[in-house]
Amino acid sequence: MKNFKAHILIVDDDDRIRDLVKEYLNQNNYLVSTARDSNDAFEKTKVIKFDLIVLDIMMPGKTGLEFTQDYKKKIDTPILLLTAKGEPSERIEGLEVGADDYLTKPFEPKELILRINNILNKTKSLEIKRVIEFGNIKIDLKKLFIFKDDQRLKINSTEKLILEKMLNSPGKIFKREEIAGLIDLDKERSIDVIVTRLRKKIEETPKSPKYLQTIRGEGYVLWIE
Amino acid sequence: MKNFKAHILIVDDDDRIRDLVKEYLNQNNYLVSTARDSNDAFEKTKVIKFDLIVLDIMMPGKTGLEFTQDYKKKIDTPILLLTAKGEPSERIEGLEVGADDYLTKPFEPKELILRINNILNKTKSLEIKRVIEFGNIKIDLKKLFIFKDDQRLKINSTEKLILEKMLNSPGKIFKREEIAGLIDLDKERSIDVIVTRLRKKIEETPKSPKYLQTIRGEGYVLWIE
DNA sequence: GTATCATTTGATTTATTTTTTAAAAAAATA
DNA sequence: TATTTTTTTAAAAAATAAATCAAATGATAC
Repeated sequence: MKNFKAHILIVDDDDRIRDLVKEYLNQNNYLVSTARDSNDAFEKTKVIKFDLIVLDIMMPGKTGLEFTQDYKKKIDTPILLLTAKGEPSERIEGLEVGADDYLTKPFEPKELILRINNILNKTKSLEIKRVIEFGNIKIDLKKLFIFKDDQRLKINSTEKLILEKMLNSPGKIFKREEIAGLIDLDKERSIDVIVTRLRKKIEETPKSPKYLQTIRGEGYVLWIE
Repeated sequence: MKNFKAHILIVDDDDRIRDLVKEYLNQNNYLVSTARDSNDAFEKTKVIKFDLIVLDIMMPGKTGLEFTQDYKKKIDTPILLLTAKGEPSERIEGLEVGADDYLTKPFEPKELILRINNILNKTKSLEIKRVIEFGNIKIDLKKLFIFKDDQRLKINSTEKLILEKMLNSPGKIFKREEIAGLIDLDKERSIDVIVTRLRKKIEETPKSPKYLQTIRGEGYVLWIE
């Protein structure tokens, strides 16, 4: 619960703003991905289930409004629009196409955080929905299930701790001791056994894992997407 | 639920604005009461449970911010603040003291309605259906019967409370304490026994439950499909 | 006041999870 | 290719949590 981060997608064509916002959100304990336009954003949302999308209205290609309108028809990830002008008409339009909130540029970073927390709190009934999707796997850390194809597999408490940790830092190599510390296991082979068990649940072919891989002599790493 | 109107309290010291907003909200099928200052508002909230309070920040006496801060400590009726200035600092302050949203004056009436709907949609407690069917089970919480195959089984009051709660959030894991708190049971085996009893009623094979499942170390979850 | 139904409780059984073991497989190294 | 090291995995054993049962107690209705 403690160390799960909400995953936010920032979509803006201005590199400077994107990096600034990313940096700031990182500092505030969010996991951040970025996209430079609607197409890019759309590709990313196919792979990852974000908790929130922050979207600039003015973008080359499909605008933020258009993206919102299309996207919201299919998925209801909350969307926060960034509008350049403070005009009511544009704000209204944003809400009408389905955005959950908007923020007028320029804004203070602090206000962005407040808005984001506000949305996340409301839309997830005070809890972040902890659902991660990659490949044909869906992991729901709240409901403690892994959906693979059409199976629903239970996640037990040890598995949850490990997944939580690894999902929070995809691509990071976790040494055995690190995983062991997490769950108070230090018995040599125990970790291996849990990893095997997890692989059976999240991998299509557990013998040659795609996501939860071994780094020989180092530990394990979880690759999503 | 068709003819239920949300009851909104408008708090503003400007008669003109109060009446305008009231008129507009009336047209949009809201039930509206008004108050001219924080004291007045506070008195009214003692008597009526509003669905939403729309509050001007600038008021003689206690300001909207102060009202919000005090009020939110006790009751969590949603509050929408009206700010005269568009300055980020004031907007931030509003959210920090607990307001659910703010709107910068001047605003278009239409935008107010959107904002209000937005808040109400998010906060309104979903009214649960009184008759739920899933699999070959039908649960009638009004008549207090469970129909399984061609049996008609009684639901007692404890069972009703639990079913009501769980049916309202299918897929959510309820911790034992949560269930216990609901019905003031906290004795060691009591929950288990009730769960066993419920399973006998709603499950085809109570020993390997399909709907009312155990999440070891966590609690219970009800899956309906 | 008795009958009926609901709840509590401890003892016991059952089920699930975790750890250990050990052998096989895979990878690295000589 | 042979040897060593590390990882994988199945299966057994141990630990822990939950389910069940039955008897006792309590509550409510008639």
